[in-house]
Amino acid sequence: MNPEMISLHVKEIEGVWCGVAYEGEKIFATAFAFAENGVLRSLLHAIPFDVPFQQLEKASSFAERVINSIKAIYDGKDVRNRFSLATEYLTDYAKKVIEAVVLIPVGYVSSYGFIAKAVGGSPRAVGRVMALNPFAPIVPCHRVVCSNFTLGGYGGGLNLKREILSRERRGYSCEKEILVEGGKLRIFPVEFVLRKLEKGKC
DNA sequence: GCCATGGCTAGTA
DNA sequence: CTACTAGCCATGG
Repeated sequence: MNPEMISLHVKEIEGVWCGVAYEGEKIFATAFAFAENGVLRSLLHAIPFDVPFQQLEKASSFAERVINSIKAIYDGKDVRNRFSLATEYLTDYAKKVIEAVVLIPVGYVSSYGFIAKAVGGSPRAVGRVMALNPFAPIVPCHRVVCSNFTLGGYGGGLNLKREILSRERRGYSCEKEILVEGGKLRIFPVEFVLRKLEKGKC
């Protein structure tokens, strides 16, 4: 069932631009970046072409809650708000990857390759799905990095990826396995990534 | 240890 | 079908 009209809400909170495309209580896309343009571009890219959209002066309370959650995620908080996401526009493979990625908890990361091992496909295919993820950072693609614990890519810019990950530090030290649909996914303390970044700086 | 290169890979537009 | 990738691994300097 296609939406009648998608509304956009974009707002800056403490230097971070957060945005949501929604209808009623359903999210069609979320985005965030250090610039307003980037947010709008991501949102517009994600919504279906044949649906009209509008940018309202006054956002719904639902949109406000989503925006606040995005900012909370940026701040490294463990946000468990379960919003309804319009995943019906994704391919079956993208759905599988995204279902696995949402299970990576705060304080941990996994890699493109390990996700491919868990759900099938190849590391590059997982990277492709992450690049097209319409629901950043609610679907925490920032927790997916390269197998050697370098950052990999990020649509909102690598600075943004670095910033969130540094806020998600929880002091864990051991890798773990979590169960996802299709298999077991190896996850690693975000410290592995942060340590490598600091070494490069000195 | 780091960086560059090439082969391999599978999903997307 | 083709031409892309937010990758990975082995190798060599």
